Amino acid sequence: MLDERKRLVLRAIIDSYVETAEPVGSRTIARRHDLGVSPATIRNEMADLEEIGYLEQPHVSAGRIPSDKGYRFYVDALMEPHTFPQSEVERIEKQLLDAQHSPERALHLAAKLLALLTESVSLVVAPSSEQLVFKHVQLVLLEPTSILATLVLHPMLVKNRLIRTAQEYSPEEVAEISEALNKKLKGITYRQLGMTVLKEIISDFGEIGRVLVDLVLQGLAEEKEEQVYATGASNILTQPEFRDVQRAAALFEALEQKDMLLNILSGAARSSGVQVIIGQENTYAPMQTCSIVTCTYYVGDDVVGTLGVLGPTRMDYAKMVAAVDLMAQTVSLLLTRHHR
Amino acid sequence: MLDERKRLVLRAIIDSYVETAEPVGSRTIARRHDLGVSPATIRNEMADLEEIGYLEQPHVSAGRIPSDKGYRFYVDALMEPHTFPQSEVERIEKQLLDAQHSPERALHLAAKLLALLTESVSLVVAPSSEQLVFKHVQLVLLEPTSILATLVLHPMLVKNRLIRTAQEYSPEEVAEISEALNKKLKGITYRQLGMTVLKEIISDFGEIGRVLVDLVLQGLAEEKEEQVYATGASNILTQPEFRDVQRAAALFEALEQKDMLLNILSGAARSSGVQVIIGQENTYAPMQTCSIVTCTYYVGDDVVGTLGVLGPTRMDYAKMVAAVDLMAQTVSLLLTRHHR
DNA sequence: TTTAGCACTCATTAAGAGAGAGTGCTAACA
DNA sequence: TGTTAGCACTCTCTCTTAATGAGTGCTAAA
Repeated sequence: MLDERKRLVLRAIIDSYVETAEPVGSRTIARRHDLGVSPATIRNEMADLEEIGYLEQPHVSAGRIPSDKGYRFYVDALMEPHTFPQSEVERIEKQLLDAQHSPERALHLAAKLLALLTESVSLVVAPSSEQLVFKHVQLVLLEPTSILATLVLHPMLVKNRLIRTAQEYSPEEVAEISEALNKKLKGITYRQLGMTVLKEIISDFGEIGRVLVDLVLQGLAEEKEEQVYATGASNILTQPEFRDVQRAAALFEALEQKDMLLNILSGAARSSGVQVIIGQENTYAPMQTCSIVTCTYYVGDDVVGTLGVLGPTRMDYAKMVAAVDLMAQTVSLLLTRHHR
Repeated sequence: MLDERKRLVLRAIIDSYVETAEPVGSRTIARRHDLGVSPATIRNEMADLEEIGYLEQPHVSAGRIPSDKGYRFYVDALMEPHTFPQSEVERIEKQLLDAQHSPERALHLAAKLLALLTESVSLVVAPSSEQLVFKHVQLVLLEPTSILATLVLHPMLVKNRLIRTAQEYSPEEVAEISEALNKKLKGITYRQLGMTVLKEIISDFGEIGRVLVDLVLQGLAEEKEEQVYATGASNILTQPEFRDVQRAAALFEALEQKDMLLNILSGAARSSGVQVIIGQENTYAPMQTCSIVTCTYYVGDDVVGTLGVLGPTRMDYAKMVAAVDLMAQTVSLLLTRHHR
């Protein structure tokens, strides 16, 4: 589409703007990247690039800045893959893989490392229990009216809850119910657990059954809140685009809308590999000055979640893509290994 | 100490400054609170209050603003207790008490409600397992080399972890170990679990014992990260004291220093009732433009944690104190009831 | 097709002039 | 003796104006 020189100019402008956050003028380009042409020639190229919609001019006597469309072209066709130094990669893998973290903790740690590595906000969607399979259900009587219920979900969640009952139970009764429940649920996914199965549980297991069903339903509803989280928000405050506190506040508020984040991230999760959502491509207004880079992660061959970073549209896309990819791979490895 | 009129003037200044964030002049006071005296008289009082150190002047031709010392006097001797409308109190209690949340979730929810109620950052220190007592230990063999370990701690935590072993175990072996462990640990606090007990576990229970001890030690180390959290940071960005992003960034960074928060909050937890730390009273520099209001919460008669709010020193102390108190009471009630 | 030259635009900065808020001090008053 | 009116003074804030300079688009020549 674009001839070679236009590509070079566009790349030079984006690289420079990403670094300095200042509109880029023709002289700057000519001086810093020697393309062997004069500023005037570059001006002509810039005018063309603006006409196609890849560049914008904040005002007539300023330099150019990339448009969302410009960034899109950069991401799709222009940027060179970023590689982290081997030592950096090893450091991260070591921190994540060596420690014997529980999966939940490991994800939190991954979010932190990603935020640190990219100096921006990291986003994680943890596996939802909806798509997980019951592996083991266990009820233990602690006291006559106090029961500990433990759910092991495949491939990676353990949940438990203390239940109080009005009725008193004996250890044998509870053990029996526990076993029966196990038979009924084993191998089913959380989502398949339709109303019929729930009703069966209620009718078969009396009070315990009722309480359990309550907990399951309520657990699913609550889960969304915890399922997605953002870390490292303070990083982004140092970016010049947030020198205006209003905008920072708006973004921070948006980051607390978990359901919106979930929508954005699970939308991106439909395709595989690293996804980039640039500025206005995002349908949520408060995010339209930001870009999001995401990637799904796996347990074995199953997609179980998404992680990514969020920053101003003026971000180092190559680095972000590399970081998100690295982290997704590492997390997948970790979870798969954990689950064997 | 202070005569009545000085107290009225100081209170008027603080109330006005808290509301408007603007230095308060003598005319404003005279006009808005009719003390029956002229601005000139108030000016004299203000000069006296400044001399004692309760007020400061940003520059010679501005009004006065309260100093930390002034706020301290206000909190200790001047402010009138704030009461929330009954409907508000009920709404909060309903949300917290009605739902069947797990204790961890309930605390998170309480943090959110507190942040919402006070429109500032809420801080929570969750119970540390260090001070909790082993109530029940349970090992279940899921697969020959995969064991689910569950720890029930009194009064309020349940932890669990999937363990992989190299050696294969039979259900009977595991059940036996589980029971033996139970005997050994029941009634001990996490903290009392000294090296001798740990060594016994390792020698008595072979590989499982080793893995368990590893998990326990590592769990304690990790815990601090999760034990304290801050919610509602975005609220504070709308405050005029953070119009300068630099300061906001510094504070946000501070909020991520979990160990510092833990120090501050557990320092305050030593006294009972609602504690107020004003500005420079805090030894941590990045917090010295902020005040913290905290209160401990209970399970039964045991202090198990602390919660509070953080905002600029220019905060509505009466309201904050009332909110923190309300929330601490409600959380205590909830946890105590949950634990019965 | 490229480039030098030039007129033009517009943000940014600095300096200066008022305006306005608020003070402290003095002297008069109750 | 405490209170108040009057007044000079200080300092921030805002508005205006002018100068600076970065950067452009266009034209014409190479």
